Amino acid sequence: MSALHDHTHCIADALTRADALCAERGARLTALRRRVLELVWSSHRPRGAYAILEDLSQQDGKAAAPLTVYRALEFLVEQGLVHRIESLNAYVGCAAPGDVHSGQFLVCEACGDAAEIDDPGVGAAIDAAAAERGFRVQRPTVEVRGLCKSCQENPR
Amino acid sequence: MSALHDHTHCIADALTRADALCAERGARLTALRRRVLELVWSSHRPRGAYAILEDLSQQDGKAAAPLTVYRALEFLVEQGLVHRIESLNAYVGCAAPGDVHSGQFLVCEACGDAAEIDDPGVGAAIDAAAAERGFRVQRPTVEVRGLCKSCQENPR
DNA sequence: ACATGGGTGTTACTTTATAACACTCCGCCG
DNA sequence: CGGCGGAGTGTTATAAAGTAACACCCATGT
Ligand SMILES: [Zn+2]
Ligand SMILES: [Zn+2]
Ligand SMILES: [Zn+2]
Ligand SMILES: [Zn+2]
Repeated sequence: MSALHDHTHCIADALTRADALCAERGARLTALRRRVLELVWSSHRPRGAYAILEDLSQQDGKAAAPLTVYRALEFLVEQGLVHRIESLNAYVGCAAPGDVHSGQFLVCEACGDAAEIDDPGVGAAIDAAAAERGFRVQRPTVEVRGLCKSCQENPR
Repeated sequence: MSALHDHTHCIADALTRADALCAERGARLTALRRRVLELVWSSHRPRGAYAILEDLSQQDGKAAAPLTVYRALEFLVEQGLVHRIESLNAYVGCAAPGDVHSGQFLVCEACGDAAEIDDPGVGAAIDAAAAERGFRVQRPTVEVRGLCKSCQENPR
C-alpha cells in the first residue's frame, strides 16, 4: 500500500469527493479546511494535529495556532471526511466518505499505515453483542494494532 | 450496574485476584501499585491518571507526582489488571484478569460506566476481517460509545 | 447601511504524558 | 560483614495534546 501506488491520485480523489459532498450538503469547505484535508491525506498514516500544524506553518509560511487546526479537523470529522484514531491521537482521511460507516482500522505498528475497513461482520458482531446487553450503540470504535501484510513479508 | 450492587465486594475481589495473580507470576504488587489499583476500582467508570493522582494526594496526604501514578498504571496494564480506554484517556479495572482477552468495552455516554465484555463473536469477526487482508493482529481495541440499558430506561 | 452569523486569528491556559537523574531498599555474591 | 546490582520510587522539569475567551473579518440578507 505504501510506496506502490500513485498517491497524488488518492489526494486528488479525496479532494474532489470532498468538494462534491460539501456542495451537496451546503457545508462550507473553505480554503483552510480544504488545505487541512489535503495535509491529512499527505499519506495513509494517521497524523497528529500538531504535525499538521507544522506542515501548515512550514509549507504555507503562516504560523497558525493549534485551534486553527483543531477547528478544521472538527469540521472534517463531522462531515465524515476524516476519522480520528483514538489510540494514536491522530487523524486520517476517510476512504469512503458519504457512505454510512463507523470507521474500523487496521493500524500497522511497523509502518504506521492505517487501513480503513468496513467489515460487515465486525459491525454486525458489535451490534449483536450490544443488543444482547441492552446497550444502544452510538459510535463504535475499532482500532486493531498489528502488522500489515507487507511489513510481515519485509521485516524491517 | 451502578448503585445496585455491593461495590466494596468488587474492590475486595479485584484486590484478592490481583494478589493471587501477581504472586503466581512473581510480579511485585507493591503497596503503591495495590493502592492505585484500589483507586482505579473505586467505581466502574474509567478514571483519568490525574484523577487518581488527586485521590492519592487527598486521601493519603502524599503529594505524589504524575509519574508515580503513570508507572503504577503501566505495571497494572502490563499485568492485565487494568485496561486503558483509549477514547477517554482513562483507566478501568479489568473484569476478568488472568483470562486471555483483548478488552472490549461498552461505554455509556450518560453515566460514564464502562462495561467490559469479551464477546467471542466480536473477537472472531475481527480476526476474520484481519486474516482476509493478511493483517496480523496484535492488540485489538473495541470501544463502543452509546447508552447503557439503565440510562435508556431512566433518561436523566 | 446595518444587523447577523459563521469562520478565522490571537492569547492564554488546562489536561495528559514523558524525560532525566538521584535515592532507597533488598537480595545476593565475594 | 560489606559492597554490588537491579527494581521501585521520588523529584524536577518538560513535552504533547487539547480548550477557553474574546476580537475581528466578511459574506449574506434585510
Ligand atoms: Zn495513497
Ligand atoms: Zn471512513
Ligand atoms: Zn462494583
Ligand atoms: Zn479485561
